[in-house]
Amino acid sequence: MLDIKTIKQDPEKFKEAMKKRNKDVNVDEIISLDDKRRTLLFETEKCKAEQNTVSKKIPVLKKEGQDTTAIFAEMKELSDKIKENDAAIKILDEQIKKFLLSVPNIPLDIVPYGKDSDDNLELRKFGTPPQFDFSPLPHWDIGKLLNILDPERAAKVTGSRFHFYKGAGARLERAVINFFLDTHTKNGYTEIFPPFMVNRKSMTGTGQLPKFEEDAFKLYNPENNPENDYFLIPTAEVPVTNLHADEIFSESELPKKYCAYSACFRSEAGSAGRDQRGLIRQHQFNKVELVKFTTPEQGLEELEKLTNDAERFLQLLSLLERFVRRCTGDLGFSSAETYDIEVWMPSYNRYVEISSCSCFTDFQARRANIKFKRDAKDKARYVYTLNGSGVAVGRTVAAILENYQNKDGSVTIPEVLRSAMGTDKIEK
RNA sequence: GGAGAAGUCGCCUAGCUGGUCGAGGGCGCAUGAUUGGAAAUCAUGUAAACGUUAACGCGUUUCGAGGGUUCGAAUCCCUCCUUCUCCGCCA
Repeated sequence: MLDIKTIKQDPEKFKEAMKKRNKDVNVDEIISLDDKRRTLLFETEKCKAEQNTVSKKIPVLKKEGQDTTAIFAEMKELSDKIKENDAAIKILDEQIKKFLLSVPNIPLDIVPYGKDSDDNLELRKFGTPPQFDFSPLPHWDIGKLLNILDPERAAKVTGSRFHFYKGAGARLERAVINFFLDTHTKNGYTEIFPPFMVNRKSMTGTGQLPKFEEDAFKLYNPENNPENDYFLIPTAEVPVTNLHADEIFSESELPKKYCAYSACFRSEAGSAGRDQRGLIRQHQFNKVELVKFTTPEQGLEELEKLTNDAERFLQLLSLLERFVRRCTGDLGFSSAETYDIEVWMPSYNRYVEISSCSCFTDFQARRANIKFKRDAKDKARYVYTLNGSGVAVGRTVAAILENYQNKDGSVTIPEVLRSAMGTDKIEK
């Protein structure tokens, strides 16, 4: 959420930023709503001040035995006016809040202008493409051949875009999760195992709601009223960022660094027909997420570090990767700046996103009300929140299967995973 | 799921026969005094948001959340949320 003040201060700059995102926003309307609200609020506060002053005098007057009938009649009128105004202000508040919650974050100046992911800026590459003296198979064929992935039975049991992992496949998924978490905790991230369901407030806090409700899986919560339905988390970012909602850090606690494994659930609304086979686009997938809370000064440097912490895995797994900066048109709703790490997928003959690392500036912090103080006397300021995948597990497994496949149909296990796998090869 | 109790300023707690209560006390924290330094002691201060002001300050709101009664609500009424205790069920 943006501060209405920053919008009002320089509406043209705000309009420009929205244009870069290909968003059309009615700025004049929101400014006029806010002006109305301010006028009414000022007037009502004066009324309340009077009400308070008179109310304080009443017990004194009563003690003196004076007649208060006339005053009560007068105050009744004032009270009615206050109630009326309060109701009007509430409606304006709701309209303004609804508007602000639907406005995306302002991209940082460093973010290049672009329409969509084709305009993302490649910053660097690592590794060399694997050389095959045979025609490599896509990972879903490898999974079938080795009997380690079973989407057909998952379709029977649940539906499309779900998978059973079996045997060495299941073990590989688990080994990758542990490898990621172990590495992050060694690098100073505190491990979190979060709830996989969250409430509406949390989904709003990180920016998934109110605009993208159709992307989430919603659950009826029988113990609550209908207003408080649960949502399956689309990423651990949601519970872990909201872990500190409505809290105030002291500056010495920052940056605060967390890593969390979770299953992630996405409806993939609007991507019918895309990446239908394999592990790339599932309704349920595993991910290890990194989340940081920082001061505004630390934000950008911590994003670099976070990205390095994610990127390291691709190097440890000797996978070919590409590092890009997302353009304005491809930037997520809450993000001010995003790096994507992409891994080479031989079957697709292109790079596939395996991690997305973003700085949200104070956008999420405003929504979730997360602040810090520089010292005991300082006023509370909003933190910056950052997060990034460290990294997507299913896509890592897919990349390993494809990049490490052998002519005989077996898959070599990357060095760093061998002890966890108890083998150096998956064979038929 | 059944029965009961409770949610107050970072923490603990007073207030709950409606009015000088945005709220007393203790702990914690900050500043100062004392000390060679510390502990202890003493003094002063101690939330957030919004508005207003050059600033000191002043105003409004917030006693789990929302609504109601009233001239006026932490205090009365209703709904919801959360926590605790006992019983039942359960990985």
